[in-house]
Amino acid sequence: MAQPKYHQIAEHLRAQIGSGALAPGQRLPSEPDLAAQHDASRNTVRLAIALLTNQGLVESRQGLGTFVHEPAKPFTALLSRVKTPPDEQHASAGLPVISPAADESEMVRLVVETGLADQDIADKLGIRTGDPIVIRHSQYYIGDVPWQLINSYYPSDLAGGTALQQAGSIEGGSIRMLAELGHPQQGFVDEIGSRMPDGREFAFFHLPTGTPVVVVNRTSYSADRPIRLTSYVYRGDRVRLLHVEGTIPAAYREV
Amino acid sequence: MAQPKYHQIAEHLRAQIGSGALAPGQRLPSEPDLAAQHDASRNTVRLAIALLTNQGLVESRQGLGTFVHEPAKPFTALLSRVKTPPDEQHASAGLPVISPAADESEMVRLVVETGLADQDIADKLGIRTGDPIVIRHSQYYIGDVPWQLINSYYPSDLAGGTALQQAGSIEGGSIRMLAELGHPQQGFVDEIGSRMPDGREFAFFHLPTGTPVVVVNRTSYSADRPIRLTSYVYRGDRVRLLHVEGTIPAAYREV
DNA sequence: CAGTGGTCTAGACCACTGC
DNA sequence: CAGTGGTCTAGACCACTGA
Repeated sequence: MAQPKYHQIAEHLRAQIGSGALAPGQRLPSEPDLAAQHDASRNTVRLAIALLTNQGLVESRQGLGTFVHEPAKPFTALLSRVKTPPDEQHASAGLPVISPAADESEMVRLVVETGLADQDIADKLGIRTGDPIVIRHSQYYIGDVPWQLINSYYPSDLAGGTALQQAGSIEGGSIRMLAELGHPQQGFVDEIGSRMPDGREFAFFHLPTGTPVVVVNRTSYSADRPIRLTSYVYRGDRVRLLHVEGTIPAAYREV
Repeated sequence: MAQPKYHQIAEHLRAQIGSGALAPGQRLPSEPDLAAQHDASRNTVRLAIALLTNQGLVESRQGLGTFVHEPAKPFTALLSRVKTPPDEQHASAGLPVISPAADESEMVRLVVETGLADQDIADKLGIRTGDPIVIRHSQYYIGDVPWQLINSYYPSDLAGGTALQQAGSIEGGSIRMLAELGHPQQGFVDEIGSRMPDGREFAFFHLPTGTPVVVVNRTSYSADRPIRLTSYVYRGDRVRLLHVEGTIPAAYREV
């Protein structure tokens, strides 16, 4: 046997999906049917389906069947601020969404707490491990689609005792609030990565197994020190981050 | 039974990994041992391990055992060119690597072919679906670590008959070559996303299951048209993309 | 060689869905 | 209700590793 049987079954199904014989949204043959077709046990068929599931190709729903995954149309978010002046940005809404037709994202939950910086956060905020910080967690939807999780970390000596430590959204955004506190943002550094979701992310995004998340860690600086660390978390298959540099011919802008 | 047994077993192992009772690199108890401990069948234990594997927490090796995944130390690559003037960039080496200690990446394989643009490529290159294009695939290592896959697409009316259509690396980089051909780059747009790897990526990166890839699609423009589309593919757990904007206090640069 | 994970079977019962 | 996937068992044999 050159390839294990469950790989062969997966390959057979993958081919049908690729060729369009099984279109997005369509139901696969049932597990007993596939077992009969390939002269295999049902468990072997399930192994094959697990392969496809973990590649994000299909999705099973109990009582209904296994379906070819419908590719999500991603939203595009901007890393740079060149196209959206800070004043026009929605308060605390995270990276500006430019397409499709930027419906404003809506915050549905906000948790504020205080804690101690772990090493990673301390390094980025330029404080010591164990120093107190203010943490703001929030969740955003676009319409009824879960859009992003935002976790912001502030050094307590900046945010302690201010509105940042109160639950409730910040009028005009936390960057403006920090500016009013005497710490205007002069620049930021984004660190972009990808990983598999943890349990909290899995639940919030209703993730099918086999879908990674994209994380943008943005460290904001005033003229002399870091003032905020914000982590934006997105579904990998629903976000495209855009970064523009130099001059783009007019005909190709806003693609 | 509140939770399925294999979730409970996975949870038990996850807790031990999180608490450090099972340190990175350490071997888990064998499947028969775990089965006995939890009064479960070996298949149920394997389901639990599959959960952890798909989250990138553990990795199994036949004949040896199942091991807690050692977190890879990611390389950091720059999206912007502010820190590295084009002249200092290594030819065709992709996004500049700035840490750890930028060893130059090394190209080991290059395939050049011609093909027809599919809709996505045609849209981005501003040509029509089915128009001829020149495609250059290459693979890069840093030391003996697989680092990136690069796929570049050029409209044939720009690249046809030039050195870009020959196998062999381009002295000074393809952007310089395009400039000499009368199409100097004036700007570019990066579109960054993440997904699960395909078979080719899986093999090249020696990916454990449960590791996504990060894709940067960079469309380069001259003053009046797109001149190149390049897709950079990285292991999600080995890359951090850096994007800098505004002014960063001197003490925090090059972190 | 003994011990590990990899593949596979043939069943069983449960939980959920739509009719 | 019948049909779907979800969970679980108790075995079997194979392929690989290190001693």
